[in-house]
Amino acid sequence: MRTHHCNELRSAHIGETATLIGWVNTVRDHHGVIFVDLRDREGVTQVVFRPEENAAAAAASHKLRDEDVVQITGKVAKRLEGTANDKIATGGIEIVATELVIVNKADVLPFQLDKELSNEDLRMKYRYLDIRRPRMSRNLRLRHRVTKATRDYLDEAGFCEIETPVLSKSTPEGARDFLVPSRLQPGAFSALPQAPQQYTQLLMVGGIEKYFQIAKCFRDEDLRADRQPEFTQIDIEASFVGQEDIISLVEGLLGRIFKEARNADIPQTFDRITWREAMDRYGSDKPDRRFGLELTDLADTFANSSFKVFSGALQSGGTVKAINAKGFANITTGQVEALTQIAVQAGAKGLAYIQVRGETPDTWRSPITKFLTPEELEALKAKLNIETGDLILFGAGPWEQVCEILGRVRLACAEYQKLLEGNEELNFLWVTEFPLLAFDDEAGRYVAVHHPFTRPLAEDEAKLLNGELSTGLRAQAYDVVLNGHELGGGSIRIHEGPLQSAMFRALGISEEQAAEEFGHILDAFRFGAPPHGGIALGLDRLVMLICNEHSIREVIAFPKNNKGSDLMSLSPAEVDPKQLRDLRIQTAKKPQ
RNA sequence: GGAGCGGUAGCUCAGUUGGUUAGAGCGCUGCCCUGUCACGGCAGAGGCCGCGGGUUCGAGUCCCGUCCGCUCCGCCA
Repeated sequence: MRTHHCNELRSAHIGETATLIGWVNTVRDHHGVIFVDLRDREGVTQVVFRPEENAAAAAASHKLRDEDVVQITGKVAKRLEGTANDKIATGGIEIVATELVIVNKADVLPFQLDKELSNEDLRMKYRYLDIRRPRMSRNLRLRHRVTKATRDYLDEAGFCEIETPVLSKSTPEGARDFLVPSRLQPGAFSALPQAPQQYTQLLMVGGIEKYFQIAKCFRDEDLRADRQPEFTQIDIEASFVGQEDIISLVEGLLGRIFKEARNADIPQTFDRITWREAMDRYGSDKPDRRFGLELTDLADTFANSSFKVFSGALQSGGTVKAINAKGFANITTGQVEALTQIAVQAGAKGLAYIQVRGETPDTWRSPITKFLTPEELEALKAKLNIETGDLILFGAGPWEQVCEILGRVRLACAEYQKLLEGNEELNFLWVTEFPLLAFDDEAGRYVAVHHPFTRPLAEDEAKLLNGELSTGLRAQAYDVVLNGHELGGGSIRIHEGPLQSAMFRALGISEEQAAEEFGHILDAFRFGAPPHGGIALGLDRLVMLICNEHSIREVIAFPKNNKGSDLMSLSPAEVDPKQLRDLRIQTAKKPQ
């Protein structure tokens, strides 16, 4: 078989006999002399066929087509003077073929591997060919570097990789489950795990102390560029730790990953801000801090304004905020409309703005300046550092909503202004002190912001126990953010029965229901559960960012399309009626 | 569930205010070529313009519907 791969032979090998095997990358047939670029996963080596070396092989080489698998034996030779190719690492040499074995002919491919391909259907249908392309091959091998670095780092830190069940119990909280019907117990169902988290807590009760898993997780929700129904998490849980321990562990882990996968040195510690500050300044719980455009609070300026949109919002307990998009006064009408639409989608009634055309307010273009007093305009100018050419965008209303609206407007402005073009920065950030509870208007009750096992901040613990509920309660929950993407999130967990019961009560889960759904957890907490906490990092997103890709599909070997289908194997699909009979499932006809 | 963008040759795309026989590059097939590396040259094949309906003398182009893909919102503890 092969003696070398296709990115191995150099001038030092000249004179040796070598056997290579791989795919025909290109054929350049000059009739008398034929060049074949032979490719394997490592690279490309030029092979030259000459009739005088082996007439039969040279004759056969005329028939070679792209992507045939061939084995070639020949002498490594220095290329003729002036014909070296410095674009490839093997460009100084070539193989003068004395033997050609056509291992497997290839049909004409449905697309060219060396050209960009925009037809996603076709890529997915022939994913095995797509993977042959350098981009996908590089991404998948880089993904391996990341999981390898993860395992090495966590192993060295004393963590133990343990598999948790894929067939597990469906839980009502959280995302929609993928259900698996039980044959042995007709009418009963398992679910595929949305996260291993409940089992990992039980591993802590089991005394494992340091656990991790590179775990497949499943959520039956709509897809996005960064969301697939099955995805992978780096799941970590540890006992006798606090938030600081998890944070420094993850900082070290990401340092190792970026070093080994991308040879990048990232900060040893990341900046931290609280959730409240993140919302207040950036209008997002995963702020992209590679650019400014921060939100400025204008409560002082408009508390008593005669402009009711602003003063009314403040008087009813809300807020008024603005961002100054420096130098964006030349925004197009279409962009104003688009920004307004973004704001409205986020719950705004409209989007007030000022296009700053000159020094003095009379030169400003705006639908609202006519309602503002000269003093208010002066105060604005000072507070927002307004200069000619700026664009000011306002939000007024309930605090969290205003933050979210301007947060989205902020991102859109950055995109329009191309603030991130060519930016190679890796901006890591911890967001801490997430709220413990959010109020779900539809359900008419509180829901867990993270999950129902999240521990409140020590100073808010008594309130939870006493049932003094509010969205102001904070959790020992933290997210790690990279360039505006949530890389992962975790929390210190509740490990005592009474506190856990209080949490269930807060969420409107009855004692009976808690016993039924989570009885095993409450049981476990009775037998000496250690304090513990953990985090889960989204592996697909992490690798996507390391690969500079814009969709996690580019770093998953066989992903699903927008409708959740595998276009290669055509799954999901109808099944044999016998299988359904075994499962006591009566109908599975697609609604038409 | 909603919004936006797209669907023309195997692939990537162009196609003007509706107007003869729908184009280009790459790929493919055949022939020529002994130093190319995006080889070159000559010739050729290849189209339900996503699908259905409508307007019109005439539709790739306009209108309605529908399917598919992508992106976003909702949703994703």
